[in-house]
Amino acid sequence: MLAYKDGRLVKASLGDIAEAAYMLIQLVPPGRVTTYGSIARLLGVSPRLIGRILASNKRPIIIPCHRVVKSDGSLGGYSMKGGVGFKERLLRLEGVRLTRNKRIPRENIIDLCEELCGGKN
DNA sequence: CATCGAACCAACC
DNA sequence: GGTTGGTTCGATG
Repeated sequence: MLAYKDGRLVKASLGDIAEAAYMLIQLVPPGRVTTYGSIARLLGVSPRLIGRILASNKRPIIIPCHRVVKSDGSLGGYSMKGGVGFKERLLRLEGVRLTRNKRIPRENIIDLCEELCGGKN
């Protein structure tokens, strides 16, 4: 269980953070992607940690980790067999348009905060 | 808009 | 205690 104090994450296990991150990733709609930093901010951890978690993700395929990219729109990385190439393919199948420099337009990138609070609520 | 470099946080060796 | 990693931000071409 995640323990927060004054909006600050004080105590948590890697697995717990991972599950929270997975949940957030799962609620990202197709055709849209989110960033490591967005998840990191919501969970109160460092973006690097999110990358580390997704890299060691316990539940591949079940978790659309391919919908998570870097804040500048680049794909970042992918731990699965296909690597970033596979990731790029999946994104394109979902309708995400990449620039010639393998970058995703800002319009396709959403913050999880927007998804959680912006749409409705 | 694309590319380079320096900073950050945590895990790993 | 030092290095690396699925990052980020700011500055320059």
